Amino acid sequence: MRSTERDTAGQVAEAGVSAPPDSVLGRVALLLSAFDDRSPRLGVSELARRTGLAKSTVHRLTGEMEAYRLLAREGTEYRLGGWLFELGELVPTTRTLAEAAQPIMEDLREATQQRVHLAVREGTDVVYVSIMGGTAMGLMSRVGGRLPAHATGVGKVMLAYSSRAVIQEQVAAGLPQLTPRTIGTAQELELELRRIRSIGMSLEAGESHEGIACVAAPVFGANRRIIAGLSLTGFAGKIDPVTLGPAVRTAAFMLSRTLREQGI
Amino acid sequence: MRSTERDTAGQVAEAGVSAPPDSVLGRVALLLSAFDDRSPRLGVSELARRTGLAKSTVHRLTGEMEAYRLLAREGTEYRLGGWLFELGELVPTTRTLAEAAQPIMEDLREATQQRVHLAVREGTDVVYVSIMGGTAMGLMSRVGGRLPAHATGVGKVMLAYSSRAVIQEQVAAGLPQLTPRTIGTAQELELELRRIRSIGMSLEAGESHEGIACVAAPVFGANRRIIAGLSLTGFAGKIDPVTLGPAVRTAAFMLSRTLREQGI
DNA sequence: CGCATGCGTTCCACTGAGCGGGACACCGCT
DNA sequence: AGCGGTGTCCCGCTCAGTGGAACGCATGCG
Repeated sequence: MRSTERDTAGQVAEAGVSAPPDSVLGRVALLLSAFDDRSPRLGVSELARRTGLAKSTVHRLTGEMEAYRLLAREGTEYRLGGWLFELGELVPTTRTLAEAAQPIMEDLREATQQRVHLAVREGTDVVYVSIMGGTAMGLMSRVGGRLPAHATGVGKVMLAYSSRAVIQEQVAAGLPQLTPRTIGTAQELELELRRIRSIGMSLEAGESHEGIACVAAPVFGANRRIIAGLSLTGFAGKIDPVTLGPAVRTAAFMLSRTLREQGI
Repeated sequence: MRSTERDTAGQVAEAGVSAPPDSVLGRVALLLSAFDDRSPRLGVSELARRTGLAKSTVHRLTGEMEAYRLLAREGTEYRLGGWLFELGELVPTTRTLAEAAQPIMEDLREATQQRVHLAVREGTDVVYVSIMGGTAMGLMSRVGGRLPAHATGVGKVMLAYSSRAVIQEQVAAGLPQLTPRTIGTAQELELELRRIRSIGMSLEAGESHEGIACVAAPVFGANRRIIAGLSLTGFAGKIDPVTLGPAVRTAAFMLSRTLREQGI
């Protein structure tokens, strides 16, 4: 699964200038996005290679970034710095959402013995905000990881309760195929979203990763607008919508109510 | 407690240039550090006021930062952006540490019915990496929050097993008094650390916040070096070291072994 | 109703921050 | 010794970036 997760470099490339980002901020962003799951520690030369920046530029920038704890040195290499973790925890909604969801997710995991996912939408991707249920079932989703919304259970259920503009944006992004079963056309998506609205949850089987299935339900905020998606995920054989569906839906309702009470 | 937590603005100010940070990165850092717990959303003028930058500069920078999802717009205000959360989850050790600790912390909370803290050291502060046990007992520690190491249970226990250089650095930072009971002199600290080493855990009562007590134990990594601190925290009357001490120590040992097995 | 005060936005001329080519010292290999 | 790799440093050219000032638009107050 890891291999199909979008890395942030791709995100940044999408976000704007790609080849030579002619601004300091662009270069800094490029440097930050050079780090990922598989390469958490990088040297100056490697960073220069990945970003296309001059080695001297990288050297100076990394030095300055270290001063602000955006990066940290370990020997002669750099890793992402502690300030990023602290800032990440200050990002509104994600933190409060994860906190409010924690007990509910624990109960849901306990009751179903499946992996529980909480995700929000960021543009055309979903971002996992909290995950419960060990890494026993292999690499897989990661907190902070991204996946195209139309290819995941949580993503589809969030799209189903989103505005038309959001769905059009999703279609415009091209509906990339993660597996042969990924939804590929606007018509298919439209149909699927209608089906989801009619049953109040979304099902997914092998649309994001071969052999993995998922049941997801929508989480609403104070204003009745969709905020997040809650899902149970596991190997295709283990996920039975008939038994698990009501469980996720109940948990999602409970979370929605909690959020409403807290004014989130 | 919130009021005594060091905000990141202070951190940045410490880190280097304070008045006019004559570099783009400095200005960006200044903008990011303008956001905190209490003011998660800020407008251009307010940002200009807090940072001392020209309004036009803030306007342009925030626009660019939005493009990289370092900030996000909500109406006419800005909040910290989703990319920061994603980057924060990529910071090495914190994420892996929190993941490995999750089940152990859950059990510890269940067994003791107290708030469980996992923290690492960053410079002379501790940073909370994971917290379990609702917000029922009022505002308090926050994931991603910082506190001077010498004033907290987790901090003291980490110092007790750190190198002499680290302790000297701590003393050099001035041992700020959070409460009348906070350790204030190098001698006191030296004595306390020796006591901690002799019993394998640290106790704290009202040294960081009035009326709050805490029992903490050290967490070691693969190389037998101190990595984190694990603690139980609650109202002074509720924390009995005799019964809770063995629990935290056991949990900390278990976590250390888990980390060792995973090569962290 | 004007007037005042706040907001976000835009324009633009000056200038020094920041870029990167290139040179350097230092490894560990062969 | 020679080589290919690393991290570090210097320095002259240039344009990205700065901030003062002016703008249009909401508020709210007298």
